[in-house]
Amino acid sequence: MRVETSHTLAGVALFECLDEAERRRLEGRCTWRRYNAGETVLERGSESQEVLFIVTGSVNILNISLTGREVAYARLQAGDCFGELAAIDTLPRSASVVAAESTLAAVLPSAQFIELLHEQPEVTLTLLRRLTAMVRMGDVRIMELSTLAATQRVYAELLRMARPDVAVPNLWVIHPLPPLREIASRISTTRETVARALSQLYPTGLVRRKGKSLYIPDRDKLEVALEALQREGGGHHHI
Amino acid sequence: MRVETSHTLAGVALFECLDEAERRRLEGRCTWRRYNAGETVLERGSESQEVLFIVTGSVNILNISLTGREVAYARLQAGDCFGELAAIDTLPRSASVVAAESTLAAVLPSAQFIELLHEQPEVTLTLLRRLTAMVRMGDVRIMELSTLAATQRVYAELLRMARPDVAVPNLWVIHPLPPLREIASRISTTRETVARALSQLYPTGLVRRKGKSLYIPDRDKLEVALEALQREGGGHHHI
DNA sequence: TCCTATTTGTGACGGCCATCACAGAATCGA
DNA sequence: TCGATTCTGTGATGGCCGTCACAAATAGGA
Repeated sequence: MRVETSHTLAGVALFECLDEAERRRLEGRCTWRRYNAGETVLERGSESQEVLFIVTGSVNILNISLTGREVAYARLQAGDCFGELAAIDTLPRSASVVAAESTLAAVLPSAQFIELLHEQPEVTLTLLRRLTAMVRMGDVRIMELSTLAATQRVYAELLRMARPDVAVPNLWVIHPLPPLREIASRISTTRETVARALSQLYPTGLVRRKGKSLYIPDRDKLEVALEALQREGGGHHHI
Repeated sequence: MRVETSHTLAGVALFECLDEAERRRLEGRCTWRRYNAGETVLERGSESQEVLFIVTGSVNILNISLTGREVAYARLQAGDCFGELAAIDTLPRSASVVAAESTLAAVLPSAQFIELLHEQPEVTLTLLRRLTAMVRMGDVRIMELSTLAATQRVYAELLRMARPDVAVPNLWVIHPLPPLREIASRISTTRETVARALSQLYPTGLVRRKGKSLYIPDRDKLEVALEALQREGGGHHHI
């Protein structure tokens, strides 16, 4: 029995369209790396161009500003890939990547990746859809940063994070609720502002917190509350 | 002689890799539309999925917030294409497009576009690079919105808009300088703030305005001034 | 279990900048 | 040439929220 039977690309979304033989061939061309939680996987500005695939674990895509502030772009999980931008355009890394937990990743050299794109049009089209989704998400975020005040962005982020409860219909849950600091970095504000937004929200009953779970009993009402803030705006400020 | 000899895709960057026969075939599948300045080409949220190519003229990609604020994403010119996102993922339009001047565009149905991607891998790879550039630009903008104060974003946008002067070496120019309102919408602030930033900049000699041109005698110094603002930050505020 | 590190809640303060207002300049048609 | 529209500059005002500070709560190890 092998030491690591988990060295497989079977769960990688980008390769779903490949048959097993092709997948095996790719696996042979990958190197495999394990990262501890908090370890830096890629550094913004560096010149490497490998593409990485998360086999197990998860990573945060983020940047740190000159003043030390953290801006989070995305959280990727098993099956996701990253590092494809530099492989495609050969420019320096646009963001840093930090392991959020112990993570096993497959590392494919950029030349192999480009070759794959030439040989497997289906992979290229899947990648195209992925990049399209990234562009759209970026546009949404720019729009939110430009037009919503910090408190409203908190509401919006809660709505985004919420998932339908497995048991109770119409109940939405965020579980586990990440540290407020992390939420703050996703919407470019401070943990204090997130805390205050929640404190303001609890009395209304729109959200309820129990341990590491945040419950949203009526998603529509929360959406309405967000739009209401939008219209009145408190009267002033923020574009 | 034909009425419009300019009905050609020859200048479209995405099709540079195609031979003339293939290009002609594509031209036959396009319909051609002319838009007046200010006319809406695409509406955010609409369900159309054609891909458009600018033959002559230029367009603004933008969105309007609920409160009527304009957020500009990009300005596209002859040779550029837009509308590809919806064609790729069949989702509603992510942004509106407005003609900035009288514009002639070739319109390709999404089915033909997808077929093209399957038949011409080179086109697909070019598109991949284009999307990659869009993702990177979005990331930069998110970072700026998250970490720079409005005044600093004005400096950064000036640096971005500047082009080397054709005559004098080391002189950079912005020509024509667009209305401040337009600059403001690109960096999500108000025209007043842009005006104040410029007024603050003129006395330093870092920029000089003459008619519709803005001159930047020493680009490096302006960059340093931006970074200086960054560090001291005036002491407070903005993430 | 206790002890420590992390997370969370909240008050006080102050600066940035959106907003409003208006005057002067520049641009454009007719 | 002259109105009308758009653009630009600047002052005054006020509120959002980033920053600092500190206490309480929670989580995690040994």
